[in-house]
Amino acid sequence: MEDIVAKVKAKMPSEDTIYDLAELFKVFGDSTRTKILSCLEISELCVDDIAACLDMTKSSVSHQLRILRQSKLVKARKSGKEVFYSLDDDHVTKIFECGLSHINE
Amino acid sequence: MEDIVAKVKAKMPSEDTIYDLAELFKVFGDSTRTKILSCLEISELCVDDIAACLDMTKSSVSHQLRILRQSKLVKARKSGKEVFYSLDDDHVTKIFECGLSHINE
DNA sequence: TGAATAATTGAACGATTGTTCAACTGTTCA
DNA sequence: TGAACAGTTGAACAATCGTTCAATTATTCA
Repeated sequence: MEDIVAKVKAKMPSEDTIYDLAELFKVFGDSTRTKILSCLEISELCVDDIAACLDMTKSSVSHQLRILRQSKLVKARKSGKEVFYSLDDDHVTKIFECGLSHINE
Repeated sequence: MEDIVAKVKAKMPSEDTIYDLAELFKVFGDSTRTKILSCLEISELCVDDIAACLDMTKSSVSHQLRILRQSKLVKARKSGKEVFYSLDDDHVTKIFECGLSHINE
């Protein structure tokens, strides 16, 4: 008899890798954050403009920007009173495309 | 003055597209489901074996398999008393790779 | 048929999550 | 300096989520 379970367990990625992967996708798994990333794919924007694009409060957007910053998906650039955000990762666009090709089927 | 907000709003993907995208990534955003997908990348497996690979209860795994089925990420094949699951989408591997290339940086 | 096995299901629970609200920090400029 | 503006933060709340448990369905085989 072949022990398929032992074989699969040996081949699986490490617990840590899977955890990190899930944490990353969790960030993409909220439509507010996905909208923010979509905006920033088009242009660098300040917090007020992001909130206007999303029809949401500045506070709510700011909370989500913190999460995106922590995940190193966006970066901030301060200019006077304003903070401009932009994408910090080339993979964002690629990950979006991968997701879209599953949806459009 | 250029109305950057209007410009970005016009270029953004539709509300529906963004919602669907976030819903898909939400499925990947749980490590139990990510583990299940990792197992199935290696081999087709029945529910008991998946549970053994994950050191989790059959019930918990079954609940998550339902979500993966609904998202069309896995498919089920019944054989006697057992139900064998396998990946239902070529994009799973690609999406994993995209995620990993962000993490390994 | 009936015991054993594989899987699914629904309710319940605690834990996590996203938004709101109000307070706060920091910068500009009159 | 001090009013106005941009952004951040923390607490609180409802809503959502994943696991557990017990019950149920469906299949096999003695």
